[in-house]
Amino acid sequence: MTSSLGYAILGLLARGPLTGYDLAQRLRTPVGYFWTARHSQIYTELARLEKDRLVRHAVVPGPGPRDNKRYTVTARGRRSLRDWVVTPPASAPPKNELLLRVYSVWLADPRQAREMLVAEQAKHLDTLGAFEQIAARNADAEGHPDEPSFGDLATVQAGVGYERFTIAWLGWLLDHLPE
Amino acid sequence: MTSSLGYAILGLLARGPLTGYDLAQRLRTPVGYFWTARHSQIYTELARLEKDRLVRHAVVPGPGPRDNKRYTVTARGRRSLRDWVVTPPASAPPKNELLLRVYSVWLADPRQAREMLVAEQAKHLDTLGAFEQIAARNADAEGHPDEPSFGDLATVQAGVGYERFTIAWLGWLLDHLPE
DNA sequence: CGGTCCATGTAAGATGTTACATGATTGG
DNA sequence: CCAATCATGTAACATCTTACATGGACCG
Repeated sequence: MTSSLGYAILGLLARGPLTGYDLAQRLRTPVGYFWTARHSQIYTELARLEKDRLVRHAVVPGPGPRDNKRYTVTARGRRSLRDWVVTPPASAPPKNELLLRVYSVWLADPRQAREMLVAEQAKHLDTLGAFEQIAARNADAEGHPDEPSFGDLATVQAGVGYERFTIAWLGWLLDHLPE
Repeated sequence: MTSSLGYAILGLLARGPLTGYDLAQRLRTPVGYFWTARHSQIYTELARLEKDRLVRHAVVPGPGPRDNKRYTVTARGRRSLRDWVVTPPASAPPKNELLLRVYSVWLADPRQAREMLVAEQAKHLDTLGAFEQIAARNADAEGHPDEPSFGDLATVQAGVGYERFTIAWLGWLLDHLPE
């Protein structure tokens, strides 16, 4: 019954207790590189997870006007996550706006198309640089597949590979467009 | 105001007239590799596009019980698509269930994790084979960036690259998990 | 004293999925 | 004769985004 977002939250809480606000930040970086959600969705999902007894919270006084809710995974939640991790992922419907544009690039003005694709390549080069730095910082997790940082390293390795392939593909495309 | 799905439909109709049913098929294959939609969404989107005068339909008697609606792009629709193709894509929130699982793979049973990842790699190897065949069939579009088949070739090249990178990354992962 | 960060929530709307509804033709 | 294909549409539901709402602490 738990949604993917629910497992994203459980995956973060399995590494340590967090508030809804903390979760929202991590669902921008670093989990945001492969799964995102807004705070509005996170708070409602936390309520659902708590109803199912997969997480629980303790109220701690915070600096702001309202108390913080510090969430932790329950044993049940950890078991549920552990089981889900090894289930085959449902192939989600791919959505790629860049590919959708390239599918119709044949009828575009080549000069404008090149401009857009060059800008896109620059963005991916930036992201690649950022990912490579993160990968370097996490390199020592390589021999420890039973520690949380291995999850960080493995996913950022995917990011590095993805950016490299995208940059190369955009290079191929630019080589084949006139001007 | 037009949605990405709207441009997916325009991109298909720019290659020739199609019915809603035809569109639904192509939004499974080949456009389905980077953008999908169900027929229920397509019919409502076609109505919206027609209201905005980006497409128009002619009723032709079909083999089934109800008449077919043969849709074509209007000049306005073609212009709209042409402009959209070269606009920078809004970076969509990434959603990758496999990466979400790998982020928590450190707490899974390594044997079960390996099993899932090997199965995943096999799926991607299959897809790669299929993409490579399509790429070979479309190879002659390489020198014709102003023809529709160039869009087919460019997008399938992206598919080939993506599958190769994913297979390599899964190989790296399997090399680092015990057993 | 104005903006950003911390911190949690609700509500309205857009988007997308699943299910319901109909019915003729073709191939095994 | 049964299943799949052709062919179009509506309705209910789930999911996700954007906007609304509140308010203290801290920095410049």
